[in-house]
Amino acid sequence: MINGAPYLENNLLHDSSQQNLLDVTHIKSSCATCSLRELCLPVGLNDQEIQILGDVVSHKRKVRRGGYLHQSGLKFQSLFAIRSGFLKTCVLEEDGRQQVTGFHMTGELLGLDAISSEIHICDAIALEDSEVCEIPFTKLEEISIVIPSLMRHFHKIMSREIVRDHSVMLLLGSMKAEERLASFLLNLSRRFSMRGYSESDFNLRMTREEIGSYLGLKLETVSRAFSKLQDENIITVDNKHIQINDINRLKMKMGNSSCIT
Amino acid sequence: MINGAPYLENNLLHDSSQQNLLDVTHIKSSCATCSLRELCLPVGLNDQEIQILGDVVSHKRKVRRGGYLHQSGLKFQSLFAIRSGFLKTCVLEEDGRQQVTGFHMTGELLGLDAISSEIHICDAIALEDSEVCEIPFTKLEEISIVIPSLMRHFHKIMSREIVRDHSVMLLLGSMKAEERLASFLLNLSRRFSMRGYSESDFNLRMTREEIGSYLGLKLETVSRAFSKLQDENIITVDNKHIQINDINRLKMKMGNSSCIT
DNA sequence: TATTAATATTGATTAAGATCAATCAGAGTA
DNA sequence: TACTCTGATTGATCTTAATCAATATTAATA
Repeated sequence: MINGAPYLENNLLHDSSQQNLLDVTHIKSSCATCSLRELCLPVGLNDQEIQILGDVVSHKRKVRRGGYLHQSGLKFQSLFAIRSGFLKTCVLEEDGRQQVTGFHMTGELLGLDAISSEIHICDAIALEDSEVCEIPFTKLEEISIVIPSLMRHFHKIMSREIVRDHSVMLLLGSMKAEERLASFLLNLSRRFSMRGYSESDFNLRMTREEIGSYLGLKLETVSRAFSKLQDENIITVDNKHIQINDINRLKMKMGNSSCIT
Repeated sequence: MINGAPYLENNLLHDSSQQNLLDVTHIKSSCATCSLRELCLPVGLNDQEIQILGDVVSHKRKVRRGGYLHQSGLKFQSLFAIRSGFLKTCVLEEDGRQQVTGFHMTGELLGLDAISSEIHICDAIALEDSEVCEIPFTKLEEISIVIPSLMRHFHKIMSREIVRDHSVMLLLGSMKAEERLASFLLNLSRRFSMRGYSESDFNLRMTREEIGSYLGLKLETVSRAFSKLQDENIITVDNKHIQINDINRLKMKMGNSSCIT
């Protein structure tokens, strides 16, 4: 599944959804300590390998809504795999404003950016009560020597993150407000859908300001873009509750810009 | 060096310069087949390890100005370490226009984004005659099992790429035209300087249009921003030849935005 | 060298989004 | 219930950069 075509899908947005295609059929044993099923890592491992990995990711952590999973400046030791919930990552600027660099949901992996400096350079904040598995990075590297398929998979996850970032760069560099919001909604839609939720009816976890920060727009512009899409009957907006009435027209709103359907 | 502070340096831009801090003092033997010195990978390896790595990266390739190092859609097999020259990476949109995702110089590593899908999703085009070492990725993964420090270093390189992409996202999402150009110039300046060239006097390899594509601006806007900086005596522009007259004022132009001087 | 094509600069105008400001809605609290 | 606070919407105005257009300059090639 990882090798498939989705890299050019309609997600111009920072989307960690691909990374967690948790081909459960390959997971033959369950892990008692921490359910690995939801996570992105155990793809294609055998029983014994799952056991080894399970020993590493056994430590669970809960983060309340509004709480920090990690903060900028702190020493990096672990990646975090999201078991449930919804988080944002953001960098805080000197003046106090924050720039959102991503929204993350179940199965996705956080902390990849901290590997290089071994210091967290962004904050990860829960937008709803969330639960994560802590994965000590040194241990992950150690066992990936023993389990080459895990190493390979991890490399693909990192690479996919780069691909996603490039598509966000493209979005920020070349799309108009309405196109950005359309991309954003379609991206969320697909990620919810992949997790078994409705692709056309969902609740946003973030504010207009956070969306704006992520999309390089002011909150008023985000609000106006929502209203515009609603006026055209493409979506229905009720505060944070979004219904997509015509997904094809929403896709057309994205324009050509490197988005295949 | 990789663990140091540069992750918050004044480079808001896609900058692969950090990844190649080629701590030459650690390289005790020279490699006959392909000079590893210029590359990003051999940091901190011993003689024997360098030998192993040398066997993998032995294949050299030249790309003429305007030629492709790789093209979107082709099967991914190797990373490319730049030995000399200057390249851009870009994605081609349906309508024919291209979006530049990065500029790359000696010592930097290309192809990380293709690992995930095993297909190249961007073009890499030489902006001047260039020479690269081809690094078969499967082999790199194999020897990184044998040389854990190489694996660790590779992970840091990938992570750094993610960090850089995030800072470009920040630039595109929150900076004005002049600030973007200032960041761009300072970034180039630093990367040239690290390679032993002047930090205040250099020639651009790319056109205004390519700069604009990278910075999310139209070429006219880039040109005006150059003229503005020149009018203020901060830089001197003679077509592609740039002189930085007052690097501090140029840094101030970037504004606060998450740039620590 | 002459000719052509590509690239760069500059000006005038338009359009998109930021900013400023007022109002409204909902959640939580006293 | 009233009150406060945060978040959302909408309008009016201003700023920035895109667009359109005219040269100018440089590079490429016959």
